[in-house]
Parts: sequence; structure tokens; C-alpha cells
Amino acid sequence: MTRAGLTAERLTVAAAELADEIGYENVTVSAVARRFGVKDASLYSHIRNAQDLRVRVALLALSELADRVAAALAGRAGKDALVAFANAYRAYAKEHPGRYAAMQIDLDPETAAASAGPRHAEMTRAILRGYQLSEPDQTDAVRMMHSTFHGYVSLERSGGFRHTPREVDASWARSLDALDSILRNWPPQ
Amino acid sequence: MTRAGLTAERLTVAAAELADEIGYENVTVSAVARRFGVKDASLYSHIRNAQDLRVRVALLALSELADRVAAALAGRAGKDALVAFANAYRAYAKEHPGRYAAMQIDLDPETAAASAGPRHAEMTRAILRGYQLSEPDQTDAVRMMHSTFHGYVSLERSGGFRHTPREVDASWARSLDALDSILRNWPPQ
DNA sequence: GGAACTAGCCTAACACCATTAGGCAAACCA
DNA sequence: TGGTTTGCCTAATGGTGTTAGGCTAGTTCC
Repeated sequence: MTRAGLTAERLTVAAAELADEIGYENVTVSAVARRFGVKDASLYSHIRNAQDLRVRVALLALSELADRVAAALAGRAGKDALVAFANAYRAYAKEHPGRYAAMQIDLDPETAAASAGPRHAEMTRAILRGYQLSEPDQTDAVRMMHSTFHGYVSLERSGGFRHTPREVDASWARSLDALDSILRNWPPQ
Repeated sequence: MTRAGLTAERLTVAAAELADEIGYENVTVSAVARRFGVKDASLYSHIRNAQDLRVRVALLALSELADRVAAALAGRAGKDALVAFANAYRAYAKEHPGRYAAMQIDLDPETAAASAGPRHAEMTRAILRGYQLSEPDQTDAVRMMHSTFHGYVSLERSGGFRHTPREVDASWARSLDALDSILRNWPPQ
């Protein structure tokens, strides 16, 4: 009887793949075990419990997304950077809906601090260097950008835009134009 | 043995309350049954299954939120209306996190059409009457507004803004200023 | 090469949840 | 009051999460 070679990492990747394939909410310890042809209980030497597995998937996704965003940003500034960031973000969410969903669980503060979350924040701030905003406007702008991206992607995914015929891609592009315009003319206090 | 007096409506309300109290993902058929002091199986004369119960909670929440937004909008126009809408939306999400989470499930098209979702869309469009936008800009603007609200609320709830000290309320107000400003000066194609 | 050890996967067992089938009694209705 | 409906129950099945303890494949050390 040869061994399956389970590790926390392999389980995490398998869970992430499963999430993209069958939906995040259907990812279960049993389903992951099945994928490796082992019994459920065997996973518990590698992960603490189901929640632990979910957290690992979230961290994986956060890190993958940060890498892609970083790559997209390289060598760009201003609106170019804004659009590259936004498109990388949205593309990741579309390619990996399950991982994107996993990212939404709330991590406890120390896990969050050790995650790629701070890298996201840092990169978002980097974009704003092209827009001459100082604190606290910068923080407000970061929050608005992040909200818009996340809100758009998440409404798009859940079919919130289906009822209106207008192309979602076109609307997205205009929203980015609007964001750019507002960052260039951030309303004075 | 007196009867518990179950109905689909009472079960839905109880499930919604539970969602706000213990979190949407912990709402289970068993937990609802427990709350009424009846056996799990007894619920199945009133609801088809767990998914049916979830859909009912989502519809309840959509309808409650639409009512509150409608009340907030009454007699307002322009930026006043925008801010009233946004604040009603955010307040509902904070008061009823479980119901807000329930609203995010995707309804099948005909259920969605019969839900309060279209009322939301209509009210959002009504706000834009104060801003002289014609199609397709109007659709794009509706999508951007909705994304911003949803994105903000959902990031705030999941602790996405915790790392930066700036007050979330203040940032929110500035984001609404920014939205207003952009609606007044929607960038030309 | 064999003995001792480690670690990886297994079986067994339990609790909770979702769901279906069929029974019995309370509530209503004639 | 007797019959019918309907509401909740018991019983049973299957999936999932989790713990405890066992067996053996692979490694280490003489």
C-alpha cells in the first residue's frame, strides 16, 4: 500500500482547485480526501480542521492575487497603473471564483497581518503616488478604490448586473475612467 | 400537546434573526427547529429544503432593505438623495449582517425578477434623475454606485479596513462626496 | 541486515445536519 | 359528534466534521 503523500500545501492547492471547480461552499474535508483517495480522518494530521483548511486557501489566494497585481503594475503609473491593477484583480476573480470567494472570510488580526493583504494595500497606495493625494485623502481613496473593485467583481459574479443589457466590460471601463477622473480631482474637504 | 404554529413566514423571520445573531453560515434547519422547540423534520411541511429557507431569508432582506431605502429617499433629490440612499443601505447592513449576507446568494432569474431587486435598481435610477445622465452612462453609473456601496459595506464588515487608523465613517462620507462629484461630472466617452 | 523509531494513513466511533416516509393526534368542519 | 385535514412526531438513511487509537511503510542507527 503506497502512501498518498499528503502535505498541508498539497491539500490547500487541491482545496483551491476544488473551490474553483465546484464552488467554495461545496469544498469540504471529505471532498478533498476523496480527491486524494484517502479517508477523511487522514487529513487531520496535516490540517487542524476544516476552518484551518479554509484559511489556508484564503492565504494562498491572497498571495497569488498579490503576485499577479504586482506583475501587472510593473513599469506603469497613473491611469495606466490603475487600469492594470483593476483588470488584474477582476481577471483573477473570474478565473478563480472559488479562490476569490475564499479570500472573503475574515482572518483574525495576526493572520491577516501575516497575509498578503498588506501587500495589496501597499500596491494600492503605490498607484496613488501618480495622483498627488496626501493623508487622509489617500486612505479614503484607497478604500474607495478597493470597494469599487471588490463590489464590481462580486456583483458581477453573483449575477447582479444580468438584468440590464449593457455590456459589463464596457461599464467596467467607464467606471475605471470615472475612478481615474475622481482621483485626479479629489473633492476638497 | 399544543402545536408550535409553524408557518413558512415565521420560519423565515426566525432564520433571519438567527442569521443576525450567530452568522449567516451558521443558520441551519436544525437551529431553526430548535428555536421553535420542534424536531427538524417538522419544518419540511413548510419549507421545501434548506436552500428554500435561505432564498426566503434573502427575499425578506431584499424587501426590508428596499422599504428602508424608499423611506430614506422620500422627498430628497440630488446629493441629498444619494447620501440618504447610501446611509440607509450601510445602516441596514450593519444592523442586520446576517440578512445582508443572505442577500448575496444568487437567485435564479425568475425569483430575482419577482424579488425586491428591481425596486432597488429603480430607486438607484431615480437618484440619477438629479444628475442628468442619459443611457448608457446611466447604467454605468448605477453599476458603479451599487458596486461602491456593496464593496464598502462588505469590506467594512469583513474587517478589511481595520489596519488603517482613519475613521471608517469619515472615509465613507468622503467616498460619497467623491461619488457625487463624479456623477456631476461624468467623464465623456 | 535487522531493530527501533517516526510518521502516515487506516478503522472505529460519535455528534450534527439534511431529508424522506409514515404515524398519530389536534384542530377544524359539517 | 364523527370525519377529515393538517401539523408535528418517530424512525431511518446518508453526508460531514472530528477524535482516539492502531498498524505498517519508510527511516535511522547499530
